[in-house]
Amino acid sequence: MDAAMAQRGTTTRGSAARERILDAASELIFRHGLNATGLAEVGTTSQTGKSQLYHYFHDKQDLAAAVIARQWNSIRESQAGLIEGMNTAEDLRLWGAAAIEAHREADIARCPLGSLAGESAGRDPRVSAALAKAFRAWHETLSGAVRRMQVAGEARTDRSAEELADVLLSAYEGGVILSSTRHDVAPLLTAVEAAIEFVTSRR
Amino acid sequence: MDAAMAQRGTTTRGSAARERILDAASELIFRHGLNATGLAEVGTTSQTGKSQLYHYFHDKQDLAAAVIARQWNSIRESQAGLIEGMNTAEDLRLWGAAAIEAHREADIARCPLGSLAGESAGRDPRVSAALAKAFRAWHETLSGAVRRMQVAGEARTDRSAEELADVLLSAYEGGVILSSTRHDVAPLLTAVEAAIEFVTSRR
DNA sequence: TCAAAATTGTACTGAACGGTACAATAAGGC
DNA sequence: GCCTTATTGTACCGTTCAGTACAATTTTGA
Repeated sequence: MDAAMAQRGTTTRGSAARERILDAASELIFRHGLNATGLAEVGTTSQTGKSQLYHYFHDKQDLAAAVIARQWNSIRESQAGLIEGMNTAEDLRLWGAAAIEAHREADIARCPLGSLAGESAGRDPRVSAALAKAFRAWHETLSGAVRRMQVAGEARTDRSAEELADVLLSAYEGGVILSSTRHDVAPLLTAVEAAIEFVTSRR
Repeated sequence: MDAAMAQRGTTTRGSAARERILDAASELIFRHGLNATGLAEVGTTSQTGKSQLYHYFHDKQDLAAAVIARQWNSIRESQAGLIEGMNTAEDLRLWGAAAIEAHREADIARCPLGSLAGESAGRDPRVSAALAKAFRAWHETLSGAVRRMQVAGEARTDRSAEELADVLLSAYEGGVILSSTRHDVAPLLTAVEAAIEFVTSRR
């Protein structure tokens, strides 16, 4: 029994099923959106059924909230190496390049968090809360990196690190939207590069 | 009979009904999103019924496409005065301030086009096509303004007017997303101000 | 081994929604 | 007035989907 996931009244087989559900739901929701993803589909894809689904999640909102948390974990892990040691402008450029490359590879213009934000913004309180939390965490992580750059003299200091992180995140999310409507990564590239240049320009 | 809307086989009463449907659908879709807006609801809100709806629109996608065109017209009209004569950095700042003020007043962080882009990106081809068209038009309008600013020496010229328009639009759309998750206009303000500063900085 | 608890399969319910059928009514043109 | 066309009301259909009921089965722990 894995002690880490040993929760009151849940076995390894159980949490394995839970994981499969979460995997399938994350992938399906990312690809087709929240509304377009049916729970039956999640069941078949994850080789489970609705009874498992409702055994481990209270309802669809609960599942969605868990998916959001998982997506943020994905983002964090994939960017951890790039963000943790971020100190220079070059590091930030590497981060931007990696983010864009991920989209180019997947050939899909969608942010696993941003698209959900557009889909269920305001409506659906539990989903909104989960999204707010994920974005807050993302923003804090980026702010920390920008602050280190500021200390190192690699980022402008006429704006707070929090504001500069907003600039970066906005450019990324907005760039994704433009790229999705235009079916072309170019606007995402342009927006992120511009934001990075803005953040790293001396003032 | 209004000659402007006199189309083959449709009377003034008919186009009035069509307008009411479009009004109601635009408002409902803007507030609640596309799939959360039922056609029955559109019918009751517009004081019509499904028979009218299907008389003037082929199906829900068709209605959505018409709504998108209408929203773009709204945006164009509300920004026309600010964009048409745009020549200086100050003009661009006024544009940004107006865009943000609209959100502050409405107390709602959503772009009538951007939220739809997030909701039905990729899926639903007719909606995507309508969105692509609207965003293209918006982008062209902004590009034109930026180009005039470049000629007047009020915008940087190390990037094309098209790229700078992408920077502005991305900042706006991304800022709206951040603002909606954070329930605060601040990130939108920060993002748009930064984009404007980027565009108008001399190089 | 054996009872309790956790896990899974299957079948179902009720509601919402997009879309259709069809008849009734209003308006316009001659 | 009358015929044609446009417009509107009402009732309905088929499907999809979130959520439930409940029994069967596996696993756990003593």
